[in-house]
Amino acid sequence: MPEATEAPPAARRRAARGRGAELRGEVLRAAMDLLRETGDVDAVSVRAVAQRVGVSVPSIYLHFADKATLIGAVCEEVFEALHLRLRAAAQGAPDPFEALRAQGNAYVHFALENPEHYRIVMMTDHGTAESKDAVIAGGAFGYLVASVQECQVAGVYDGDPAEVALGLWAAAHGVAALLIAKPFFPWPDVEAFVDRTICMAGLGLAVNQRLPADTGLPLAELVRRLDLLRPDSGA
Amino acid sequence: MPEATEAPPAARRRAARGRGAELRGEVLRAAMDLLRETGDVDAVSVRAVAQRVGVSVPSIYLHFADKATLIGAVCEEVFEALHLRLRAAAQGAPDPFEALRAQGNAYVHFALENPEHYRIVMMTDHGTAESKDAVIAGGAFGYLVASVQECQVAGVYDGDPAEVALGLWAAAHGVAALLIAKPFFPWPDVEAFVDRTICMAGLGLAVNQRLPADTGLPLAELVRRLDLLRPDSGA
DNA sequence: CAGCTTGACTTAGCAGCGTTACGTTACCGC
DNA sequence: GCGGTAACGTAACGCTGCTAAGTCAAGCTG
Repeated sequence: MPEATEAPPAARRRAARGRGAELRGEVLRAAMDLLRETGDVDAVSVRAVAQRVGVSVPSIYLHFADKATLIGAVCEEVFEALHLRLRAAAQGAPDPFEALRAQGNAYVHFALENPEHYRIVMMTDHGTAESKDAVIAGGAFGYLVASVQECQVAGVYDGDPAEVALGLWAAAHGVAALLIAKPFFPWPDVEAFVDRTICMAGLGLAVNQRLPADTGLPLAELVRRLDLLRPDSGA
Repeated sequence: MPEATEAPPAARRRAARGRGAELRGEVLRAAMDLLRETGDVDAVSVRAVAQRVGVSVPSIYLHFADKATLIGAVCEEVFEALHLRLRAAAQGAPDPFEALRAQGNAYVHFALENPEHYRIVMMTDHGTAESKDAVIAGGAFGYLVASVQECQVAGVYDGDPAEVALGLWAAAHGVAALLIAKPFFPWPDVEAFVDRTICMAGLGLAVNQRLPADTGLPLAELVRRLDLLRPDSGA
């Protein structure tokens, strides 16, 4: 079976003199649709994209240096929505800590809704520290650090906000990556599992800063202190 | 440049009548070395493996159904060491909680020492729930659950040990996967970052079970409770 | 020892991939 | 109308995973 959906040659007329860049948009759109439909980067071949647009293969290379650049552009497009999702999630939260929690959940759910895009951007090492990494670092991660700082003024955290943000990021990425890469694993209820892991990270980082730093406590003393948190101990 | 290291045809003599399976071992070894040297699955082509062994390409398929099976066998071989690493790490710990911490660190460091193998096994979705997933589920993860149970009798955790184990796994995988996929990110000191994240998860799960479950506390009350953990509050 | 079976392996090739050198077409200003 | 050039197509290279069909020799059998 050569093609899943046999696209007709899609009678395309040559673009006008200055409008050569219009093809770029069509190619980008076709690649986006193809990635969405197949959910597999390998299925988005340059030939498949070209056929869907109704153009010859080399024409793709007039607007994208190589396939990686094309896929990168597709993912950048999708990941721009992440920043908005995080901001919206934080908006409706009653306090900075709950805002952080909501952001973590939003992050993971975004990943689960765009699994292949998330895998391409976050679960592969595309050569040097470039475009897609910069999007993460400059956009979503920067916003995450800012949210941590708001928690600091509320007294939840102290120290370097970036370090706290990295811990939260690791936890959120861990759940997302596992759920995406191992869909056949007998996961518990996803929504609950995700939220529990996010809370684990948020609370764990706060606790970590309130206990003697590097060397561990004796086990009995640790458990005694933790039991101070129990509802009955607090009331 | 066709080859990085031009392997000579490696004068190989046809195996004797019943010894056909010897080639399997040689192919496996060659694929292992090649993956180690290049650190890239795509560089381990069937042709490259065949040339290194000194055999024709189709001979590979006499012992491995396809390339994925070959790579899978290579990774299984490597991942068998993980179970030993975890057991050894837990051995030297003073108490079950520190054992869990040591195991988490060992897990991540194993991943960082075998980045491409870890990526293949843990960061890709190889079709159905099969071989490599089974190794994880039956081996290392089962052992992790057992370690959590030892922490339960010590009073650190309660509830379903598998759920606690999943949280720890997610955190460990998160650090490992991020460090592997984004090596150019400005990470802090890796050793410290890893241990901090492991502790975050271990403590966070314990705290999560000691606070009112699903709905969050008011922020002020949460911070008040957490501050009970401070060294001065305990002494 | 001859002959045949059968396991071990090779030769040749398919279909598809990303990528590129080069040729062609058609628009637009002059 | 005409030429320059932007926009695109043709053809091909080298690579990939994979396979049908053929060759070769070891070892059992008569």
